[in-house]
Amino acid sequence: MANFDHRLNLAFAALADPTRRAIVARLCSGDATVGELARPFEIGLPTLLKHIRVLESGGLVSSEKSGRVRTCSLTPGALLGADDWLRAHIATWESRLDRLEAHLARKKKDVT
Amino acid sequence: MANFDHRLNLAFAALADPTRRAIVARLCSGDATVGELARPFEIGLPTLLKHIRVLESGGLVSSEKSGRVRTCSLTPGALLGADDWLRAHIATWESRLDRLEAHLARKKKDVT
DNA sequence: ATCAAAGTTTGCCATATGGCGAACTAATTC
DNA sequence: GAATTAGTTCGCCATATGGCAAACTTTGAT
Repeated sequence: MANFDHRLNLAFAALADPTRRAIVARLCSGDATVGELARPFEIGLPTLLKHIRVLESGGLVSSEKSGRVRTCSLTPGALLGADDWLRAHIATWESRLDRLEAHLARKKKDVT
Repeated sequence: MANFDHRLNLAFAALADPTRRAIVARLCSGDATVGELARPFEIGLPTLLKHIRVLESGGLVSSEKSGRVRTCSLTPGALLGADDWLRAHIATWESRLDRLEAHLARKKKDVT
């Protein structure tokens, strides 16, 4: 429970940065090396590496080094977890709206 | 574009804190005052107020003061925006998986 | 008029974040 | 084996975050 919480903390925090979201977006369409990930952005390798570590600690990305090249891939679990949280709460909100609407409709009927 | 990005930054950042997620969860089932929101948590009012400001700047919550009471309500737009981003990228990931699978299936057929 | 209630502002702290350049390591390539 | 490439680590910085206590400001109640 506090565990899920913590995973969500890290996942949402990881997604709160545009560079990291771009990395996730890039990895959605296929694995990439650190260098390939760095190229489109105007940031240094050390900084990008930090981002990757943040993404890894958030469970969004995993990477493995073979030779001198590190290849990163998307781990969809955390994305799904974050999405689950959002959808559950959006659903709660909407069902509450529905009840409210029904309530108003009933009231209107009473008055009319 | 950079605008959407910024909104997403703030929304995801707002969701990266468990106290704030709990506030959002609470507000899903109805409006609440600052005091009501603070009660379940073991944090001071000033801290809670900061959280509310973060949620407001992320577009997740809006609040209005009448008399000496400030009432907070959920603004679902930012939740939906974050959810849209997640779902779009999950979809991209899955369609890529599908293509990969199809590719493998084709290959297997060729070999067999 | 006074007192209590509900926020709010103001400082203050410790920690974390995103960025950099410089130096270092380990694998290829020539 | 020398040079290059691809990461990596190491300080260092400025800013932001989450927390608190204390003082202040309205409003509402008596």
